[in-house]
Amino acid sequence: MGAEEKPRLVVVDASGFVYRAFHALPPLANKAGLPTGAVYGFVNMLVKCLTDERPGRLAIVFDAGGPTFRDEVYTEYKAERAPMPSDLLPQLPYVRAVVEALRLPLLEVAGVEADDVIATLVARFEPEVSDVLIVTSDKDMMQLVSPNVRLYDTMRNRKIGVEEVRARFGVAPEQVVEVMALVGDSIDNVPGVKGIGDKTAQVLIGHFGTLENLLSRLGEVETLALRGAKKCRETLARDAEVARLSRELVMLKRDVPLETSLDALRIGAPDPARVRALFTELGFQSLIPRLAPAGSPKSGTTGWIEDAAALADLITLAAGLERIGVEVVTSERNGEPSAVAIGLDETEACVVRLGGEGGLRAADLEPLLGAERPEKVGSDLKRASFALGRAGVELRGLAFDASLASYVIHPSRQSHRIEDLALELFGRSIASFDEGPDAPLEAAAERVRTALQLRGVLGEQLEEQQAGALFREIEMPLVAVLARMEAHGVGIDRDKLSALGAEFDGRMETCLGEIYALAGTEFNVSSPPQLREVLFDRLKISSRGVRRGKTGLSTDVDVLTRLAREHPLPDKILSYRMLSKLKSTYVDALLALVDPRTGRIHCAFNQTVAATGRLSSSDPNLQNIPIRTDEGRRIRQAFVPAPGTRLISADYSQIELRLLAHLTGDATLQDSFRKGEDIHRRTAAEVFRRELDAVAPEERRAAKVINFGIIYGMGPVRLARELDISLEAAEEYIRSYFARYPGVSEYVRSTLERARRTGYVTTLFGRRRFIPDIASREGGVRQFAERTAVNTPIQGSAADLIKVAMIRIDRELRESGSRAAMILQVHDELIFEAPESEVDAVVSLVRNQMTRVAELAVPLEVEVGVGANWAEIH
DNA sequence: CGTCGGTCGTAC
DNA sequence: GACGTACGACCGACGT
Repeated sequence: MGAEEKPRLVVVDASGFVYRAFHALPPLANKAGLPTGAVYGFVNMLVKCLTDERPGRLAIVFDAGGPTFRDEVYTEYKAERAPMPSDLLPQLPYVRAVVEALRLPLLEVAGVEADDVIATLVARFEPEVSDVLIVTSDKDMMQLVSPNVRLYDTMRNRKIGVEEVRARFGVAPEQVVEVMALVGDSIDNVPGVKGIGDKTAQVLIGHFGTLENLLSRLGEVETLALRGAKKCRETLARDAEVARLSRELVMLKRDVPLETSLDALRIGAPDPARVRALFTELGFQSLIPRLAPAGSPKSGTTGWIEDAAALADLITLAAGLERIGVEVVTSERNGEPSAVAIGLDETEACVVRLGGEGGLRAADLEPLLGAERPEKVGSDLKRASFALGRAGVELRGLAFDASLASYVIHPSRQSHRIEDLALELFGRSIASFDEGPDAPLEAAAERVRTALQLRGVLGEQLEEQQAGALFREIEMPLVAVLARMEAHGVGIDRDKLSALGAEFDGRMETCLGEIYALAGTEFNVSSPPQLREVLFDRLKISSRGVRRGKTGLSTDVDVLTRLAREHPLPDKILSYRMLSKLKSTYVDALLALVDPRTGRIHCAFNQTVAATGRLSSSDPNLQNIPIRTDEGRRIRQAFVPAPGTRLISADYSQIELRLLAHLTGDATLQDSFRKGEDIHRRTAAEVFRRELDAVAPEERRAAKVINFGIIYGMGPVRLARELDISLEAAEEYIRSYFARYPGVSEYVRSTLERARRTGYVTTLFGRRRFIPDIASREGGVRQFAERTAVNTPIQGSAADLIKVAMIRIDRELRESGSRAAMILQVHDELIFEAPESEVDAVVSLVRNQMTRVAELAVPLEVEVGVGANWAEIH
């Protein structure tokens, strides 16, 4: 065993590099419009350094930000520095993320500039290493150069040693500070001595060696071969203190307290999952193979279980584990389980075949699946719960759903399917569920293994984002609640709905006849291009002021309503449109989705779709059943409770505006809610400067539009259109609103500022949404992002609140042995089906839980309705 | 014959 | 001149 050769140390001035790269490199952006040029330059530099220089130790040093000792001794320090460019700011978190994903040693010290950290590193470790290379382009660093310490300007591909320093400053490296003390530095706003430049300073320090020596022997200055030597001596005498201050500013500190060791600066192996995820987001695909080569598929083993004895062994084994993976295979959509895959660890899984003559049954797995322990891990546990529920087994102990974790970490991702997560994070393809008749079983085994692997990676990311509590205490517990809601479904009066459909059909027929007569031709009324031709070409209705879409003139409801003043046809079109919408989107779709087994509709509540944290509903979507028009409400009449039960609706009153009051801290808004005022009326009183009881109905209506506009980030153009007022008037309304609600105004400002700085916004319970477009240079894209940034905390916090209420209500209903069930959620509203005898108890239970879900700066209010169909309960 | 973008309309 | 979040029907262009 020979003595280990001393390692080479490379130190990177990350903040300085990024700043420089940003200006030196062409602008670059990823798909989402996030500028990435500086990050790209940084990554390339790292790759080049690692491959060319082969450092044994590495330190990537960042500025921690905030004031430093230099600001204390000289308030003007760096005062002239321009603010960070808006395209650079959002890149900084990504630079840091790159370092973390590559597992490279990162250093930063609060209140200390990166330069001083670097100087300290050099001073401390120089004796222990073969040599030091400092990646920087800052000339201040030249004072650190020695025979063993060089600077590396990667952008010019130039290494700077003692000779190069001498060439630049004309003095030895240790005298660089003396020269700079005289010359100053305009970039950092270090004053120096006026009238002394590079040349003079070099001669002076060349002769005197140090600043102090020079100041103590000023008399000798005039003996030197200097032009204007007399003047020079006088300035030096006068500015001696400034020169000393400058020297102090320029001199790097080599004794910063640093909690590190040479050992801690070893280079770790990249985290392939994070590298993939991050580089994919940044659009650096080509770098992935170099930094995180695809691991060979973890060789998994799959056991097959087909008889009771083998199953008993599996259950004994699995029961002793802390956690197992669970995946359920069904032979048809929403069918009963045909197999269950149980993952034992990241590489081993068993598939239990179910059904068949004398075969195993789902119930045989109950001891394992129905117990809280071991914890269950999977990738779509709601689906698993739902499928097992059909077979009479309740899946308990749901602890980690990989898709849900992915959603909490990055809710705007297009897909959270485990196949896509495996590909992105592990570079590994796994079979989808629906590939071939025999594939599913092996695929199920692969999925549980993958889910168990993802638990490690995604669990870490959740903690980093401080989203662990949101995940464990809200999203995971909600899974079972939603599964129960879906299983319970909602009752439908099919006869009523069919009769409604027939009526709509008849009226559409009549309508169509009138339309063809008025148009003088038959055409497809549902085709916007054909309709456009009839209206504007054939009938020559004036198209002046009609909005244009991508393909031509618009024919939407606003346009047709206006056109109805000039011609009888548009009104008929509107009637036809309404009927056709109701018939196809609601009557037909709802009837088609009534489950023949239950006679009810079981929609899906999707927990990983909406980027704000809301749920969504599909197959069918029960969150957009009409309510605003009489005709539409008739659809709701077909949603009915089972015999002997009633429907109960409980909805939060103005929850988003209340959250706006809470989040903004606006005194007026909060005061209004505390007093229980009509919030729109109050807004009208503020904006139009009226007494509360002097507000006209029209003013209240306008205020209502403004209130919603605030939540959605409405611009003056849209407000003007909505209220049919001039652009100037709309602008004035908005100005007036922000003047009367300064808390709201400040909130919008600070939210945008934070979004720009961090790249994301958060909700009440710490849900995070990344807004990369906030840094886009394209005005339209950026403004969209800004509206999103303002809206998401409000909409998302409302989603957080109702989710918590759902979990508590579900628990209390179950614990109390109630036969009532929560069956629907429509963003701010919950619908229950309760036996007649339980109605009063359920109403008060629900109201209590919803009201007390969180202690906000304003009260939460809940409106409750009870009835015999969904139209009656509002 | 599917896919996909565009337009429209429903909800909160 | 686009006000946030969804789902979905229909049309028509396009590729198989």
